Amino acid sequence: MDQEGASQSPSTSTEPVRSRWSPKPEQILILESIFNSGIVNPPKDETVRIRKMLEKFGAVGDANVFYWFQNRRSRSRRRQRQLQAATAAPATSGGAEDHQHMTAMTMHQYPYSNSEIDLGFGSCSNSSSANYFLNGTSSSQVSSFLLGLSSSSGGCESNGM
Amino acid sequence: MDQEGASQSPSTSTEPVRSRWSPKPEQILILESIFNSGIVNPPKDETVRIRKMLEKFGAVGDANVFYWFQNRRSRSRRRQRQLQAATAAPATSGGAEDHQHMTAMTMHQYPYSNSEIDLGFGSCSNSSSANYFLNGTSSSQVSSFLLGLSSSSGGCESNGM
DNA sequence: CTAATATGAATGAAGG
DNA sequence: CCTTCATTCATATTAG
Repeated sequence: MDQEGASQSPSTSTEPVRSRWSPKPEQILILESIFNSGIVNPPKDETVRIRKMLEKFGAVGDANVFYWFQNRRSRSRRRQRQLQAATAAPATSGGAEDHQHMTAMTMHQYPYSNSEIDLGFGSCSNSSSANYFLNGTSSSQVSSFLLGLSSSSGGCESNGM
Repeated sequence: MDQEGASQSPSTSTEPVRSRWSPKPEQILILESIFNSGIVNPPKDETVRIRKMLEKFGAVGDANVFYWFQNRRSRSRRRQRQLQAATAAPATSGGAEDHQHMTAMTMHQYPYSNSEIDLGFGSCSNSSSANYFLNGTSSSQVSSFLLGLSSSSGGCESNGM
């Protein structure tokens, strides 16, 4: 059965190691057609519809569809710019990192001296984010800090539903 | 000035000139810890403090911290929603499944945790299924769809690939 | 088997 | 807060 685009090793488990989605020719054609039809940024409505359509040809998720369109857009634009690259000063254009426009922000939340620290959300992933491996350089300092604030951390809601 | 975040060799002048700030493992750990501790929306006061702490491990600005928390919040909320939706939905089985709320616009983002110890590629599989350009499998369906939307095709993109 | 390329996916930054 | 762009990473595929 054509479960995913990537046929790895359909042996033991039914989980083909969901690596990254591999759009099939048919799916690509559809996506390209839509893109070329003028739909470069399909709204949710359209995205779902497209996903449904693509699903018939192969497993695909809304995220995949959105990612596809997003990447497509970026690539197209970048390609155009790269091609058009000319008469432009290669100067670094200055890297002003001081765009802190944090005027007042909405930092009027959760009172520290109150019991409103009840987070509804909170990822249960601590060592996620990246595949970095502490080098032990200054990890000691981090550890110290962590040991100091280790307390609530009850953000992990294993919502069993 | 440029406040590059990724500073591999502070002495060497061969800085890869990172456009955007790349939080280091230690910084990420601290940020995540704070977030998980209940501080999901630190006020300016706290933001500055955090920045100070992070600065010791690498160049970082208040804006970076603010952005980080902002993105983190959105990501968490999205993940929670996606998780809830996925719990009930057996899913379309396949690649990524991200059902964002997408009110009426578009969706984005897709959190994923990859903690796999991969030794790199190493697949000795030489015979690949290969993807022929439409084998005529279900192209009929695709054609139907294409016939439905074929029109002006305002695609102003010369894709040569 | 290693290198380069293509593309999907993740994250930071900015706009609304 | 939500949406979107831009940059970067990771992996799959193809070439050498």
